[in-house]
Amino acid sequence: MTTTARDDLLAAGLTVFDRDGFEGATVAAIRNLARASNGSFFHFFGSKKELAGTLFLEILQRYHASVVSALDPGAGASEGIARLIRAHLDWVVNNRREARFLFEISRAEWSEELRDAQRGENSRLAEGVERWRSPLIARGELFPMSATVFFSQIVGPAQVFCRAWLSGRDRSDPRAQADTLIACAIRALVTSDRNGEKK
Amino acid sequence: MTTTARDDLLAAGLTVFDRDGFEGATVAAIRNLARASNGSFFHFFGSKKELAGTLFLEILQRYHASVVSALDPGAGASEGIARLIRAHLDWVVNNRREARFLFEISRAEWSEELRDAQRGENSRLAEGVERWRSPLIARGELFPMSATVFFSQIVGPAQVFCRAWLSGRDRSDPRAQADTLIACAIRALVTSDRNGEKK
DNA sequence: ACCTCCACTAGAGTATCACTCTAGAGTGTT
DNA sequence: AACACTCTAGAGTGATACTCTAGTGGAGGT
Repeated sequence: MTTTARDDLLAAGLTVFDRDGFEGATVAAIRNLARASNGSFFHFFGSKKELAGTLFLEILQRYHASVVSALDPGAGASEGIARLIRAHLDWVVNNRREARFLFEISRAEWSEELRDAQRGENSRLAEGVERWRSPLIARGELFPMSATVFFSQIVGPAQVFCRAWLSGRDRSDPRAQADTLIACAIRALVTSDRNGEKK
Repeated sequence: MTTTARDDLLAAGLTVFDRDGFEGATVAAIRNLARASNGSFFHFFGSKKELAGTLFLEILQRYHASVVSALDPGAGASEGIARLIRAHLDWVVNNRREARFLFEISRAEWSEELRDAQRGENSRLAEGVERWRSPLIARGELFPMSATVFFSQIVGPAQVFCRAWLSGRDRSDPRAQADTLIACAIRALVTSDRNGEKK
């Protein structure tokens, strides 16, 4: 459990990226904060980008784990949707720096292998969600649609909404709107036969 | 209508940013593509960031204009929602490079005055949408909610969904899912009394 | 005890690039 | 002609991501 130089560099990277942005962050600043030499930095990470990529994947995993763990397999349609949305909002609020890094950084210019890894992570998450979702579609409680579209309905609005908070433009806690967001998502995704089944 | 050096630089910037990302783009590459000297570049734009910022605002305006113009003031609730979503998807597909620049670039580290300008643009858009929306809330056709949440419901899912396409990860036309996205948004936002009023 | 490896550290050196500076060309105004 | 102003030119500069060479220390074998 002793923190290695590698871990120190990752932690320092998160701090400096959060403070100065990816562009503004210098590897010197990260090195200094982690008390590591230049040689060490480039021994562990081939480039500044690679450190950012590693950090990204690590944070993505934690985020996904947190979302999936919120999903009780026995939960009904409305209940599950509420849990997913709350898990997302909670994670963002409780991990502000990490969320900023995940959602506000430009993924456009990243390496191919990182994209692959990201895709892998995404499908692992999708799999977890599908295990809960597909029986509910079969039972007719949820409207049928592709997993991508389903997930976009859950996360999309919350994400747009969190951006204002993450960027510091809006101070009010995003969770204040949780009920509205959940109500919308339930109407959008749950068949109305059983509407309001759990209030 | 003769293209000035300034316009050439902006156009070249878009091309190079799209090809190499913001980080990877060099001002030399932009200068060369625009056939402008170093002096010209820094005469018009104080920095690479400033060029990107100007480009961002210009594109944001065009995007907003395109969305607002799709909104017929007389349109009913469901009709208006469908138009908004289609306008968004159409614009993204027809302006791929611009959309990539708008939605995939990191806005996190931009100047304060640019953020202000962006906020201004956003509220101009919100105003346009509100003009159409508030009567519909008054008439009880739309659920009441803040403008931010409302817009997050329209744009959020589509945006998450378009990312896969913009990043080249998914080749299928995002508009293929337009009907599903619209159906979800209508269920989420339109009161069910008049559900399906316009098919 | 001694050797051998190898993961890791160290920091001087280099190439690239955003940006600055000074000079001047073109154009319009008085 | 003289001046003012916008724009062009490109050499120069400082910062910085990354490279290179030379270690150091500790674990494992003999």
